[in-house]
Amino acid sequence: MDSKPKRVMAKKKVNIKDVAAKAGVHPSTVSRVLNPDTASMVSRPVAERVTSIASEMGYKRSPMASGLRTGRSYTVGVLIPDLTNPIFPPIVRGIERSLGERGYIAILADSDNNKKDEHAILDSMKSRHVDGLILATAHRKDLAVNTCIDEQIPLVLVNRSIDSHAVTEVINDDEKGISLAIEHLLELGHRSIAYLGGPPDTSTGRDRHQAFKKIMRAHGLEPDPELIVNCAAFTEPEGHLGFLSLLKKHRHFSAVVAANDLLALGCFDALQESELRCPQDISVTGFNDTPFMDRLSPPLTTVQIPLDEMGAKAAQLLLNLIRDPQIDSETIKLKPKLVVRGSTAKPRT
Amino acid sequence: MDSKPKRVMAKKKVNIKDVAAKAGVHPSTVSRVLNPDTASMVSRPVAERVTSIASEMGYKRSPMASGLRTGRSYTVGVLIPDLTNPIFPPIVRGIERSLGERGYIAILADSDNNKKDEHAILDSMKSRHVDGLILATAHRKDLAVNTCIDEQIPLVLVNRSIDSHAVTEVINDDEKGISLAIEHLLELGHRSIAYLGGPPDTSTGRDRHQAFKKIMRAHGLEPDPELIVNCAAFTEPEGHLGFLSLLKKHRHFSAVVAANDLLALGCFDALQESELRCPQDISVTGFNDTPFMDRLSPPLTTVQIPLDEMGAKAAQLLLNLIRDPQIDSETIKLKPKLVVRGSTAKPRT
DNA sequence: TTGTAGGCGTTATCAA
DNA sequence: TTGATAACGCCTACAA
Repeated sequence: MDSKPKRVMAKKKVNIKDVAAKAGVHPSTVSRVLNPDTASMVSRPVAERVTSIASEMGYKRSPMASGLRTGRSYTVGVLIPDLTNPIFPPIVRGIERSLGERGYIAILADSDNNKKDEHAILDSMKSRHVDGLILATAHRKDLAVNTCIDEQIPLVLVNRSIDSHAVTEVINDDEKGISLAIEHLLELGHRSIAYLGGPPDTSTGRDRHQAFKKIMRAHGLEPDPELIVNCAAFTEPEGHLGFLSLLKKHRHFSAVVAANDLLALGCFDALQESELRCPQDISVTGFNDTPFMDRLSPPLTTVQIPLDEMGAKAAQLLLNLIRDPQIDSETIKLKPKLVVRGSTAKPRT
Repeated sequence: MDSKPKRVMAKKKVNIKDVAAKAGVHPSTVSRVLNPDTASMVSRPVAERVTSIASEMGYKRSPMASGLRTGRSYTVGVLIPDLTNPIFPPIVRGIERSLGERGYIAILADSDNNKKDEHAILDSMKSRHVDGLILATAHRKDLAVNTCIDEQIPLVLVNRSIDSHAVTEVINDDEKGISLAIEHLLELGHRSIAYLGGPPDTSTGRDRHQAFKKIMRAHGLEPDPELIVNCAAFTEPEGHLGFLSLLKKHRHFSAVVAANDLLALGCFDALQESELRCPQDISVTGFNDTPFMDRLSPPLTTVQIPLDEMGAKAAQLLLNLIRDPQIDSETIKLKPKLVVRGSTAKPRT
């Protein structure tokens, strides 16, 4: 009469009380046993019995309940500007692997490059009590990032940094990357090298641009402003437009350093349209080495970035930060390398 | 004296009690106002006042607390076999967009094609009280899926189905896709067409294989078992091996239908190695139309699948299922279309 | 070393 | 229509 009929065998969720009852101890004891930080407080035999009974009963701690009590969720928010941009899947993968190893899980969202959505998403994540945040969306001056700093929520930036560097960041060594590209072209004999950059309000846009000028000068070549174009976005159409505007200036350059692979693709489009051949007429280098760049026609010479590692490292730093929020912020720069393929060759004599 | 000094202005989280106090009502009233299902129970003027005060104070309901009470988390688990496989980012994006519109959020995990990890991840998601699950990892007979069914957790499968079709599934119409590829090749004049398939323990592997045989017969061509090879995985190396094994049989086929784009890429590798040209010597078709397939050399003729839509639809069905678990399961098949590019041409005469 | 009691923020249920 | 109360499952001072 007091056993309600269930449709299926409804394995009732076992909670901490059930375990305590079966083990003949108080729920708080069970709690202590199962919590690594407090496990030492309880005697060896009791601890062992509780542990074995708990696993035997299939007990799982309820993160919601414990989170409500402790303010922790063992959950991390990951915000990406656009998951279909091929640099992000490897980063996300690295993040997840690293997080999973320590019992954390990722809430993933895609801001679609939209600042308004971004705030809404961050609010939603915060209201879910994420223990920390990994953002790949940062601009050089970024309100959302500053808000998180004010709120003292553990935070790590990947791929892009902010000007103040007031946060932990895991980024690429862009100066090194650009120098690899330029030096490769110089070795091939190029002297008139154009630069197709990204949006100046992102660190990757700005840093690569600065690096281009700096490295050129270091090699005794004064960069010609007419041979530098910064695109409004890191996309193929923008690269296309940017390259056309370079061409329009009627300059005789023999090579282009593009600030990412998609911009380089845009160059390919524009070259074809202009009946120029790559690499015979103009050499092109990319940046990132996203998937399939080795299969283009011609295969793209590009700067390879350890994306997986970038994600993994970011997750790791975030977990440290969650453990100890007092840790100083640092900017980690990963080393890129050059992958030489078919889109670069000696210039026409 | 009773105001503790805080390092920074610590915007104390405002909770339902604060709102109630300021509005001069009981917390339950606030709860009712803010909950769409119960909002009708409260009088218009009170509701309006509460609403405005709540938003003015920046009140956000705590999903953890409300989840603890209601058993809901407004969170959905999404399990993907490998995020770096280019078909998944668009699917995930579709899922997230659809989820976000209804206040849900996705916990994403990557099983890395590993059944053991998969179980651990699912446990972790369940312990976080996800309200439902979207799985892209299903095999035709899938223990993990069956477990979820037993546990009566709302569940939707994407991209792949299970043999019993006992669950809601959003998949591609593979028979249609394969028929588009075959008919295109037939129109070009091919008669001897090989098939390079995927693992038979996945629905996509099996269905496309069956479809190949069926459609060939429907056109009066008995499929030659020697011209059919099923690969162990949907990967480029497997496609490479598979194609070589087709070649080894010394059959004179003029075209290959590959069961996905990565297998088709493997064909390209093997063709090059064998000094055969595509499409002059052998035409190749792919499946999925993942990014950059239009930029290969030659650009790949392939079957295009609405991946975004697949994800969005799955999320939508899952939310319906969460709302009403009694809804019957259904299998939704999305219509693919053929994208003709440079990897297919008339056979040599 | 273990038990007790109170509360994290909400909402379901019952009473008014 | 609104208010009071208890409970969701867990953790943590504090007491024993």
